[in-house]
Amino acid sequence: MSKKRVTLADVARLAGLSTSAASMILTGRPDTRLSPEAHAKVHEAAATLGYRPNMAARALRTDKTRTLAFISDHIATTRYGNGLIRGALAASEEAGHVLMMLETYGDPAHETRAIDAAIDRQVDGIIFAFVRSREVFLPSITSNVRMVMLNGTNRQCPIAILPDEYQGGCEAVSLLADANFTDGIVLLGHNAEVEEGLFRSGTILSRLNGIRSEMVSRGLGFVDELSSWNWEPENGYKLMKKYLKNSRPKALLCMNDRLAFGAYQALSEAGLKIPEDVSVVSFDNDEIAAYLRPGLTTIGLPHEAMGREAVRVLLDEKIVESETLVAMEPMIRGSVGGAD
Amino acid sequence: MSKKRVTLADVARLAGLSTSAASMILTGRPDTRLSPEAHAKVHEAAATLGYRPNMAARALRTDKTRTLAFISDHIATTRYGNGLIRGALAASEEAGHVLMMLETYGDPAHETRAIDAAIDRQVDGIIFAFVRSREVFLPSITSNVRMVMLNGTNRQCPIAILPDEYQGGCEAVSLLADANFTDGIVLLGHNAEVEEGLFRSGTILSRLNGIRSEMVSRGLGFVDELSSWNWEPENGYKLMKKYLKNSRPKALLCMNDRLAFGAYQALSEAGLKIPEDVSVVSFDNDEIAAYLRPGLTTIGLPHEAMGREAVRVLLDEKIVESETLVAMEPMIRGSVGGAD
DNA sequence: ACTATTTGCTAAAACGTTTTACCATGATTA
DNA sequence: TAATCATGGTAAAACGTTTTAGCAAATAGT
Repeated sequence: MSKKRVTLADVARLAGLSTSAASMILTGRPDTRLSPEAHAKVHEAAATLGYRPNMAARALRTDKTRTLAFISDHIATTRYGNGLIRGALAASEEAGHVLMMLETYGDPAHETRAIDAAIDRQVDGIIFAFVRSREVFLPSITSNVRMVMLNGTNRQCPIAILPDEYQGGCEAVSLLADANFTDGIVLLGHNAEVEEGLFRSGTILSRLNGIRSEMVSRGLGFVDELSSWNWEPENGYKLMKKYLKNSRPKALLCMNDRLAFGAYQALSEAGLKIPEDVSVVSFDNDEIAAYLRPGLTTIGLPHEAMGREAVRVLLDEKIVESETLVAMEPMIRGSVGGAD
Repeated sequence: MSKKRVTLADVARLAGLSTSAASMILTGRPDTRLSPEAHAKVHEAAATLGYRPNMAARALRTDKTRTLAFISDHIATTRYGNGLIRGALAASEEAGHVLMMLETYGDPAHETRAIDAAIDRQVDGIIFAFVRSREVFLPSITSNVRMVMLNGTNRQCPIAILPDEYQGGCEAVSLLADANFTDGIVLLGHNAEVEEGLFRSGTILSRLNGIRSEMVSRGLGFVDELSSWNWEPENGYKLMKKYLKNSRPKALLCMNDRLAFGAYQALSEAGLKIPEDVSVVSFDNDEIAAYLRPGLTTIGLPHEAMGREAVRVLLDEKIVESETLVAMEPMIRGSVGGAD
């Protein structure tokens, strides 16, 4: 039953050469002086035997496994940042690498275990990925394995990939401005005065800065700003429900899609049509955004591109320090109409 | 800079013993005759040096990597079946294993590449996971690595984990029956006559069989059955929109949550309240189910449990053939009221 | 015609474990 | 007293590669 693995020695024997020769030929070493015939024989032998190199043995010798670790807090086990995995997976496959998934649940004990597990297995590099970009803790790492932070930053690790939230903020405002909205714009999810002094993560701050600076440079202002600490559908629904009792906004700029999702329901219950009565623009490009009717126009987090970028940077040994900002992608759907 | 890895030989040297002794002690071999002092010395040495075994070397010798491959068609890169990963990840961690993710996009070329990549890396087992359970193709595998099919079946692989769709179908009907619905129940997504002879996957057939047999044994019947090949929100919306022009159902049994999602919107636009006017029950426990207002009562696919079960079975070498049916889990939310 | 150089290849060490076989030494038994 | 056995350990082989150093034959240089 148990097929004996075919080894390099088998190939060499069949080809009538030494294992050294076989090794050099199969790994495609450049400056070797083996004859064309030798090459042919070895390749043929390898093909007929169906030879596959034993990566454990190779790893032992070369310290390279063509395996990367993807250590995330909540990425693999929730739907957030699924695109990160998609991108990372695709890019590693293209690079002939394989991804090892480890989840830490944001828990330090799990983090150390995950890191140990990865390093024990001699991974060529580690991607640390986080649901919400932020400055992040990490257990100190003794090994000098390559690392990149995906959607997060950490001073121990000088390579980071982040979404360009500032640019995203600008884009969102531009969308409304270009649709000729000049007033009646409500910001849903943040109020500058109310939240004075409260800490928002760096990435959210960038998003807000982008929004506010673009508003100013377009000569616009919000008619109202509705504050909410949590950006869940529930909050969007309640805030809008209450707000609609006395006001009729023309456009909603929602801090994320989940708030927008809640707002949709409140608007619908108030008999308001999107986009005829109210336009809505938002952030993240959550999966729900496409399901809503009409489709939600939103400035998408470029998760897939970020995932790809992470492995690209990780594999490029020349890069030793860099902070990459990946552009956010406006997803134009049906929720923004034109102002009168 | 580059810290030299601390090796077993270092530990042995510090402990004043041979590597053989150190190895035996650290791997916790049972029937060795090394003294308690030897044990103590080795453990201490290992601790002070921070020794971590080189798994490549160990794998080379023992052919065990404590690594499993999770090869899926679209699981890792979409939000479907995220629970499968969650369960598999948790279970492998508990078992001291690590998961290697590979995605095939349902494409045979990717499948062979993924399988090769996994086997090259000497994984201890492979989980093949699929978004929709079905009989599934696989490139023939020469290696005699352990395999399990997760949410799918294949004759080459006699171990499979599947959701108990039949039982799920029964549960859904029971939910309505127990709420005293006796008539006005509409089935959304399937019509026995219209779809006569059309092929649905085995798992969907089981779901339908469960539904229909429980209906019969409860003495119930559907007042209407609305056929739709694709079960997307769009379809649910359109079907219900049209149906509501002439009819007023009391309860909706939706074939999945996405249909239900569409139906919600149609009901809302028709001014019907859930659950006061219409009760809704559905299948899958998609993430949207919890977001809807009111929360959607649905018979959940037990993805997490299935994922756990997959690694449990994979790691239990005694099991050589088995088909596990994992019970579906009714998620009671607010969408089912009581019949008058 | 002898010494260098190139050509084409191989032997053997090394990577870090696990495991088998064996070796002292002292205690027990016959 | 000699043979046996238990005790506590070690030496060395093996796993399958990669890589360094080197060897013999052929070619080139003087």
